[in-house]
Amino acid sequence: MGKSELLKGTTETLILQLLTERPMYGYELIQTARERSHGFFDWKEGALYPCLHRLEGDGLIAGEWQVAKESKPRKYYTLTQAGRQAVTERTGELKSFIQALNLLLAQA
Amino acid sequence: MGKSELLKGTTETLILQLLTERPMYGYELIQTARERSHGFFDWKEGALYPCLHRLEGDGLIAGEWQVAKESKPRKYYTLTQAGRQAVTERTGELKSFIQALNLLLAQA
DNA sequence: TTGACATACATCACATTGCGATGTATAATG
DNA sequence: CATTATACATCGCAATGTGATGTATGTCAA
Repeated sequence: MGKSELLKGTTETLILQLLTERPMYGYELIQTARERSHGFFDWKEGALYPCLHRLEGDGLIAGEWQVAKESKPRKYYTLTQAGRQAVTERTGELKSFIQALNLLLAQA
Repeated sequence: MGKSELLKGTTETLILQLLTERPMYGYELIQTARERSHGFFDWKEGALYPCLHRLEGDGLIAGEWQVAKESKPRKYYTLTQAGRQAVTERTGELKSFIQALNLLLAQA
């Protein structure tokens, strides 16, 4: 019943989408998604970090450690070439999904 | 990557939504969802029947066998009182979900 | 100074749910 | 007569989010 089941399958695509704007690190992705969605997407670390590792393993993003003096070490992720291609496909799927949902939610 | 992960969590709500129109049996729900969504929702029996049993176990729908002479026995499902209440809540969640998705998919 | 909290990474057991395979059985169709 | 559609059902498997837990540092107020 919880909405956690609804989130399944959306996290990877939304991460890719966010990374089209600029490189971001994990914690930053969590905060940005939460703010943009007015709190709806509140990714847990147990979901996000494995997700990032998966995307990196699939060659869609690349992580790079950056150590600044004022903050803790952060791992910034950037879209790869394959990643830029994947975003288009995946957001397309998501939009089809939304359209299909709307078709079934529309009162007959 | 497959869209099957996207479907997770939507099936129960969409079944309830369809049953607001009229009582339906399992096979009919599969066909109706497929037609309405232009093929996007193509529920498998291995997902649908357990889902119906779950909803019945939760007291949201009630199944009743109907044996006609021209067709095979069909199990028609009807929304219970609790079910009618649940539809509103769950479709509300789904719509919030869609809104949140659109917020993150909107190009900044 | 000390305790609490936010930041920032990570892993793991567990729960949920959809898929494919398989099974049973009847009706319709070529 | 064989194939396909109808109509129910169950089961092992795969995928993914949650909560708990761990480590470590920075910040801020009491």
